[in-house]
Amino acid sequence: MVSIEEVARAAEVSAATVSRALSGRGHVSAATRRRVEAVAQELGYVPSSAASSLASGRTRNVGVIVPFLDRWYFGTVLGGISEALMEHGYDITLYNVASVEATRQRIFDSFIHRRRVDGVVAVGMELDEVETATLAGLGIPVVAIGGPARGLPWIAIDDVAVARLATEHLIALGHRRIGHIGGDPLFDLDFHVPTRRRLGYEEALADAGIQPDAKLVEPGNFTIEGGYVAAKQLLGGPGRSVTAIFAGSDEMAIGAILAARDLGLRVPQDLSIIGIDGHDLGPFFGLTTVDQFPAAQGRSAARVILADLDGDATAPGQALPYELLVRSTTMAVPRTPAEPADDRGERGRQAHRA
Amino acid sequence: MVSIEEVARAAEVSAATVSRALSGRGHVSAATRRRVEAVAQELGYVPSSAASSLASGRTRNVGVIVPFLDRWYFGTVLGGISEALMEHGYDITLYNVASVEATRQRIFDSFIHRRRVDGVVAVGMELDEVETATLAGLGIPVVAIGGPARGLPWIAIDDVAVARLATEHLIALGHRRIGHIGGDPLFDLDFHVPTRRRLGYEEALADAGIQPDAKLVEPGNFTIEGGYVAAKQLLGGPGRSVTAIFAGSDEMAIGAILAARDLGLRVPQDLSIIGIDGHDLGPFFGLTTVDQFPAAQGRSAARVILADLDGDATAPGQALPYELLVRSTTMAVPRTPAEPADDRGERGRQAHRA
DNA sequence: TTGAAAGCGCTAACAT
DNA sequence: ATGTTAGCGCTTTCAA
Repeated sequence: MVSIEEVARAAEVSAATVSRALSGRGHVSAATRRRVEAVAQELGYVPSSAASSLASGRTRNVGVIVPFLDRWYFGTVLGGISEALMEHGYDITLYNVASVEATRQRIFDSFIHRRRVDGVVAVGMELDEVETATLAGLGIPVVAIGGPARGLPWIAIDDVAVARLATEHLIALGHRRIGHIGGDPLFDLDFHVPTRRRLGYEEALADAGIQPDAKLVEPGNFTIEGGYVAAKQLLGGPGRSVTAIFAGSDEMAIGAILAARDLGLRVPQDLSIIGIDGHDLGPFFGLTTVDQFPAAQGRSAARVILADLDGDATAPGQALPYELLVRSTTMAVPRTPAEPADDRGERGRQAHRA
Repeated sequence: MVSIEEVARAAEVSAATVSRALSGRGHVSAATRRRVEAVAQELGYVPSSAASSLASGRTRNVGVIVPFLDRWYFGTVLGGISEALMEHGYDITLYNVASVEATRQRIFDSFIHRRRVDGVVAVGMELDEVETATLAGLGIPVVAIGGPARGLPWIAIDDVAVARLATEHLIALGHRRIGHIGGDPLFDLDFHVPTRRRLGYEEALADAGIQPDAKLVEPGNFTIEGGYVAAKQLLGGPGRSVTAIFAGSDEMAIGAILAARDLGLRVPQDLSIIGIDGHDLGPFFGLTTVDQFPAAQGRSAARVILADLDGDATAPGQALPYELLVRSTTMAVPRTPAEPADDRGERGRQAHRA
């Protein structure tokens, strides 16, 4: 292994100068810098990160904690984080908080290994008080995606507003019997996201003078399969028939599309469906959705960490943009003499930045 | 930050003893060990990984390189790696070789940062010679998943055999016009996996005396959407009609199912479909598939690294198990007087371990 | 602008 | 079984 000493010798300068020349910290004459760079390159010198970390206290590494690795949203967010971090020369240390409680415990204990990372981002997790305190007590930049998290800087869309927008789109198309597929109230790994989305749905209904009906709400577990089952319930029960469904995620919305097909219902003629996410598969299914730009969320989180590391104080929280994408799973409810649709002007795009 | 010195002082032993007591290396009396552990716990001592790495040369960190983060297979494999590694106290440093060439370059250069990781696993990537040499030259355990990779230890299923098995299942059910959806020959990010699967398909046909027909093979890009488009081509063209489709991945198979439905074909009555993977969504669609246990692949790779780190030499290559899972997207081709099906005994499970 | 020197916190011989 | 003693390879004052 080529050490800094060897480079110093070959370039006829001190190790300190090599360090300065290569890292960009401190002043080095242009000529010296060039010479050092050339020698380093030639010798194939690469600094030892351990030595560098030990001496400087910086690791150029940020930890990322995720609850799932095999779900589209998390993978996509992780990709965004990775991209932005890598651009700035940072590595990412991945912690998958699988389902195992012991692992989770272990990770948070292991994070006490100060100095292992320069910052941490937690994606879409409901952190308990101890965990929050652990992270906050690390003395390094921390940001939660999918927040707001109590006591931690966060980055998130306004889930209530997003759900409201989705529901209002349906209402504007004349729908009044609108079902909702959300999360399983028992399974609460995330930031109450399902609850907040349901809230937005109910608010939109209330604003339109529609009485929320608990029978029109089904849990879908944020999976395609869950959405399928939930939609069948919503569409099958006597007296529950809906003309539109607002699913809390695109994957559940896709499940609903499949369920409608199996039931012989045409989408959107017989049933309008809207989701939330901006899933890859959205265009394929023609799915109307509210895009939350997951990759951008990841990039933003990375930038918050990076900025904080550069001394730019973090805002305690930051609301992210989202955008209604009207495709072909939603349409105006058929006009009937008894019930004229009063507004169909919602077509097109509607961007929000907060 | 609590240092080893402070613990040593409080426990009235030397720093070396603390190190030995806590790491398990070297001999320490049970009494001393207990005392040191208690003190360390009480003081909240956690070793500095940088200092430890610098002194020992071990990082307790393994690098994982993946080409995608938002695809089910890769996320699942990554989860398996993460799980096994974490169990043994190793962290994972994630490198996402997105599409950007510059990033890819950067990652392989950055890996020259010896000592950053104790080992590396590359998942499902076609590595060029320079990259292979870079990894091999790291002087640390390396394993490629999805191999065989030339010049690198690998872990993989026998893609030819898997494809053969899938195709033979169809043949055993009496199908003779069997279409295949594979990869895009131009897009070759992986280990020629698509090519090897196509090979297995062709071998199986040949063995059954069926003449392979290039018109029955379509690229599907390993996505649902690609599978959909490919299936439509396969099913739509005059004179190309098939009674079964073997898709090179479950996602393409799902796309094919959707395409068949849109075409008004019943699966499996009018069209049998089989995939490869063991995808999460398989049970939902009743998809017959050859499970390749992606999470287990990740775990195996991690174990290879771990074993190598423990001094157990790695086998140059290791073939992984797979299993035919017959569900409900495949059935015997309807008997006709002219063409009797001769074997329908393939139902059930068929496990393979290599 | 550059160099000298003092660590960063730990581990691993080598002694005892 | 435990302590002593050198570093691991780099960064960073402090001087010059």
